[in-house]
Amino acid sequence: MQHFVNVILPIPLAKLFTYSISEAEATFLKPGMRVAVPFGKSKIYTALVNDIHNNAPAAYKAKEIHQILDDRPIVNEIQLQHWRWIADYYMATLGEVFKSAVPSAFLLESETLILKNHAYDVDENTLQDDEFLVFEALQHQTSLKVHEVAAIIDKKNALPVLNRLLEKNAILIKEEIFEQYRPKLVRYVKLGKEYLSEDRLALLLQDLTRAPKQSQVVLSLFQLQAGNLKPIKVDDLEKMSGGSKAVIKSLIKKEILEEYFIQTDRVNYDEGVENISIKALNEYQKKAFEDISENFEKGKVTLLHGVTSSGKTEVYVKLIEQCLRSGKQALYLLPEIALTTQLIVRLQEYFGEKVSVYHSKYNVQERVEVWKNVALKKDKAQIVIGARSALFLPFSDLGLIVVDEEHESSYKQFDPAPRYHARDAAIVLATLHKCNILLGSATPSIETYFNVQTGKYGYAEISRRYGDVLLPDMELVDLKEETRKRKMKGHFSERLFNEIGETLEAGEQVILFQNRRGFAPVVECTTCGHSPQCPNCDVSLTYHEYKKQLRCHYCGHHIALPESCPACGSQTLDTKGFGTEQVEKELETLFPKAKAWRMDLDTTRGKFGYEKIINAFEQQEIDILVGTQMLTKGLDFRNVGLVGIMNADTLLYFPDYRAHERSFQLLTQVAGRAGRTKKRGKVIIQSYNPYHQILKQVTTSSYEEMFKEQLYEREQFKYPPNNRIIKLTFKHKDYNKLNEASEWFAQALRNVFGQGVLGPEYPPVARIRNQYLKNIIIKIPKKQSMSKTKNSIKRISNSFNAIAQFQSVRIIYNVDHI
DNA sequence: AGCACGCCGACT
DNA sequence: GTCGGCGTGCTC
Repeated sequence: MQHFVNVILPIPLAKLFTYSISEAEATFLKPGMRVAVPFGKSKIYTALVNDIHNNAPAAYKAKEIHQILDDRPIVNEIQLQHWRWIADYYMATLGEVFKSAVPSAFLLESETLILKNHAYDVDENTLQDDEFLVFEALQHQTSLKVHEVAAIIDKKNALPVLNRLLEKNAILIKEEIFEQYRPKLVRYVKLGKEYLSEDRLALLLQDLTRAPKQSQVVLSLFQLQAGNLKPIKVDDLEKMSGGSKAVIKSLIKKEILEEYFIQTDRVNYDEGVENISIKALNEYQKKAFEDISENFEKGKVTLLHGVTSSGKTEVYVKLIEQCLRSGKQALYLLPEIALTTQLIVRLQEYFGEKVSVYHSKYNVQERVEVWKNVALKKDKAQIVIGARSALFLPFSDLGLIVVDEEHESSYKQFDPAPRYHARDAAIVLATLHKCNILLGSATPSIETYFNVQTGKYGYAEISRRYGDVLLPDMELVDLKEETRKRKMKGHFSERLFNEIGETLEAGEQVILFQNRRGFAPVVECTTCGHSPQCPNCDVSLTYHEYKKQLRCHYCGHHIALPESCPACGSQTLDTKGFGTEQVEKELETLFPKAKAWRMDLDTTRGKFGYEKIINAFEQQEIDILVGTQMLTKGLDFRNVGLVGIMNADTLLYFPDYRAHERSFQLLTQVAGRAGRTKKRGKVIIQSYNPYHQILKQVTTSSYEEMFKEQLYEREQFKYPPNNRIIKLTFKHKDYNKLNEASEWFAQALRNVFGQGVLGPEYPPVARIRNQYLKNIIIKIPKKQSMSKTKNSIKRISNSFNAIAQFQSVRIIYNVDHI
């Protein structure tokens, strides 16, 4: 009988691929194991086994697999089900889910290596110039990669040359797979076998009298060994003895010392952390905890709605503790930006070694380790705290999922498919595991709160701040009025300026919030009004002070700041609008004694960029912190007396049906940074439109009112939660073709869905990286089936692709687009 | 998505 | 004449 596997390849193709396998392989392989398979002319890819069967494909001859990469599945059955749901719901392929779900170190790809053909003597005279260059290079190097060959002969495409060399039998070609994951090895030493007896040792020390350094090293080794039975690290020995690497090396060479390696985990946390016993909950937290437990018993997804700094984390901790006691795993999801060391340390204080962290700033190797620890259900990964991708870890026995800051829109994956919402995908995962799931927020999303109102989700609430600290005192400042009265100092109103002064005087810290989104510092010529544009995208370049550069946020294109206007030549270029940099600069002149610092994408690069700033602020080395959205999440500072919002309008008038909801959330969260200890904090919101409903609702903390109003508006305009939306983005470099294609598609959609189809319309930035963009939005009423709708879209898409001229137009599907 | 194949204009 | 540009079609 013949045997076959269907595998998932990490490419955006909506089907599985079938390979033939031997009988032995068929019994060995299990779904979820990786195999390396040949794909296309020469490449080898990593694929994942989906199923094993005996049905020979009729239309083609299946290739054989190249090799098996695992001895046990790296992905379990629950995960595969979860993947299928994500692929289906978010209109992505299984391959795309595979690719984004596993650490990239699992996805080996082959690389073509070029070797010299030793079995054949080539007459060098028969080689052309470029062929000879490659041949020559192979005399010195055992192998070359294709791109290295391209560099040697200085051509973009090296393949013709390689083909000719291959014909002349001068070279050989080999496909090599590189294992990206290497276990981390630590070097240890012990005394050589020869010297284990007492007398040999005495002799040795005698021998070494003329080598004091070496003798010192050996003596130090004894000292270290005397202390405990643990193996001795080379590093420790070096430090202890004061000997150099060279000394140890020569001892190893003389076989007096013997070196060996032990595999170790990269991800280790400071062992010094004391296990702090879990704090008792106050009466409000306790009530919330009980309500949650009650809902969990009914199997309900539950929302914990707690005002800022009400101590939601303690409730989570209690729930996690309960989950651990039942021996199950717990997953704590956070938006990327809220994953701070502050929080991680806090959890480690409670749960010590049982906490693992998983997010994008961790490198591939570290991620593989967490993955393996979760798969083996190790103690040290019983609790995982991570960003949205932590959903994909190979949990086998999940007891609890916490989705903190549930309302955060960054839970929705945006760029590469699958464009999933981590909160919703987590709910599905919880169903698959039959485990509890808690959503937490101070400002729940309209969707979630709606589900609470309709009884679909359970609800628990904490309406008091921890320690009964009052919510901050919020004040609106009318920028129009201030400007008219000429009371503005740069971007600071008199009120804000005075408050900052007083706060600093009182020895407290200040946080200033400047939302940069859609309001970046643009350079403009005051003579002709021209502002430099990106050549590849339809946006103005933004000015970056620290490098005196103009940059494009979309494609990364950058130029030096021109001296004069590129359009009219006059030297009257000026910066318009303001970002965090400018606020920081103004502070220097307004408050020369205060130390101001900036926290945004530019200053938080690198693994610890973020932590450095937060630590400095915590240690009160910084008086004023100016920042973007990053400031809103998960930070807990003790000494902040004042929060200033530089300009609330940029948030409110964002062209998006969620702008109001988001403004409410963002402003409430930023305001929550003020006054977290005994003293009541102060918040000043500057706006040109202080009578705006949302601003009023923020200052009076009227979540309910905001919810009702927003729900009404969403209903009027057929937006979620009662309706669902799917956004289609069309992408092509040819403007006219894009228009034709998107119009065709929209018409086809309208024939099926009628009024529910909006567009096609250009997005605010209509061209990115030389590709034009156009959007169609489909609104799906509650009574209309989501899966039928998607099937119709797919049918239309198939007809669309059958039209030759449209084939090159890319379509991006975004289900539940935010 | 890659990547090969194939056809056409711009240079050695 | 080749080089490399991009459009087209396929991948078990």
